[in-house]
Amino acid sequence: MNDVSPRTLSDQLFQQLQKAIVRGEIPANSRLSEASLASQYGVSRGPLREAIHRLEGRRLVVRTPHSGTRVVSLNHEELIEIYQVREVLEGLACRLAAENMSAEQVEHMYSLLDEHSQQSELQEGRAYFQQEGDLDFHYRIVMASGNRRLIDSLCGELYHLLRMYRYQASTGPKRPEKAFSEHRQIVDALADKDAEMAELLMRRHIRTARLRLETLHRDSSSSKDRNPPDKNKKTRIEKDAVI
Amino acid sequence: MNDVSPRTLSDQLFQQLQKAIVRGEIPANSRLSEASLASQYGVSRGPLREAIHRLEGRRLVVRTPHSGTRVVSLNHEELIEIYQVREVLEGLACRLAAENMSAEQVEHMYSLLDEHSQQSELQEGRAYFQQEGDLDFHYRIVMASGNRRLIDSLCGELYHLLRMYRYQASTGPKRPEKAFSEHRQIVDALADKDAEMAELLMRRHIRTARLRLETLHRDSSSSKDRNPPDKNKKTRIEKDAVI
DNA sequence: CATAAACAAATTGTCAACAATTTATGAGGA
DNA sequence: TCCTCATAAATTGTTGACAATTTGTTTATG
Repeated sequence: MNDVSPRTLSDQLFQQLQKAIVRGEIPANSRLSEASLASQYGVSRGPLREAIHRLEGRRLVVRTPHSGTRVVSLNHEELIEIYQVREVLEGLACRLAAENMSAEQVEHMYSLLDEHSQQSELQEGRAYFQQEGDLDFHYRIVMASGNRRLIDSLCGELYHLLRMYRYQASTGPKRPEKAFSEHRQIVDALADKDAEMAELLMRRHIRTARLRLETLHRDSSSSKDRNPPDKNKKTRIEKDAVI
Repeated sequence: MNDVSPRTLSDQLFQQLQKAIVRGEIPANSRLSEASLASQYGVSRGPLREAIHRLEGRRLVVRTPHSGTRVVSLNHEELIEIYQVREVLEGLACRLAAENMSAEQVEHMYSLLDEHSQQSELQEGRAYFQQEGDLDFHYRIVMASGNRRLIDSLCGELYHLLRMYRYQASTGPKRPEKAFSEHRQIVDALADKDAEMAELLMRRHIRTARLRLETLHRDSSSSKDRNPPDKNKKTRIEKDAVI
């Protein structure tokens, strides 16, 4: 039914590159060489450049004229800005999900919670799978909103950035447990079809993560006064910089 | 200081086309012919196609493989989805603006209100300039938010769509007056630096417009039962369809 | 007359060569 | 040793030609 493979090379390349970037297979801030990518995918530079420009429109890559294009990479301020936007967008998604979700879908969310809690018990303190689970949780709610624009914005643009920086949000004492209970509250609101409450809880859930990021950044940048004025380059958060 | 003209043809074309689309100089749903555009701008098809792909990433145009690309055009459901997103994004923008705006900026908003009220008195009932003023009002608040991602999303993507369909929101008895008083309330909240109130008022302001669109659509589609099943083509809202 | 197949025209997609710019390299001098 | 300038290499930007696909027209056929 659905065309699984687009008819043009440009579209295929866009799809593959987007997937690779969102999944983190192409790391943040890495450079995209047109020549090597073209030979790697067995195409000429024409359609490859078209795909890159489309990615640029999606803000997954940043291009510098005559110099090259790199996978987008965020400094602290940009990360905070994204969290601000994400707070209201996912709040909306959660409200719409509460209105639209079927009983089966809600039941599925509960079983998802159970899975995550088991994983959490098994690998105490180890955050990786739990973070994947966290993304899964948010992902499903966004998809259930039924708003295509919302889905595209969050899943095709913002989430890859969060995946890059996912390490940070769940640091701190007992944060995983708290986040988990917040998830449960949210699903309860979904089950009650309490749209306002669902939006409120999701916003608070994400706002908490943002505030944690902000304090974390303040502490690390005030205590140790590293980062000497590095010419024009802004300080960029390194992947897996914290734990 | 700022590079006013990008160094590559591709970037220049993207900028010009985006401006033309956002301003409505290239009407919605119109087809972009590569050959004619290329000769019009005096460039080859290469960089033009790159610009078009970037516009596609921005969702200002829709491309159909081997067929062509058209300026994006929305049906009712898509318009509603945009209003849902816009409600929360502008709510956020208004909250941030309340936190960040200087006294001078707030004063400027008040003088903007005065201008609009005078125009409103002069051309009673005539909506065009007032709608421009409405866009101007929202535009300034978004810019004052200081969140670049928010600014890009709203000003570079959503607003052009609203401009296309701006006729609709202000129909109805005494709607302009009500909208104007809502604007004043919002500016008052900005002056008080009451961020929560500012967000609340802006969200309600936009939600009102959305609900009006929905009832308007329900009425027009239920009373007259036109639009017979037109094969695969969804019903698209024509520009200036209503008044 | 309507419909369908076959052909022709126009448009988009892809490629490889060439031009322009940036980045790397190295020689020369203070 | 460090800096500057000139040169070479590598990379990106642009173009025109060619291939593939869609669209429009004509013609044959029921």
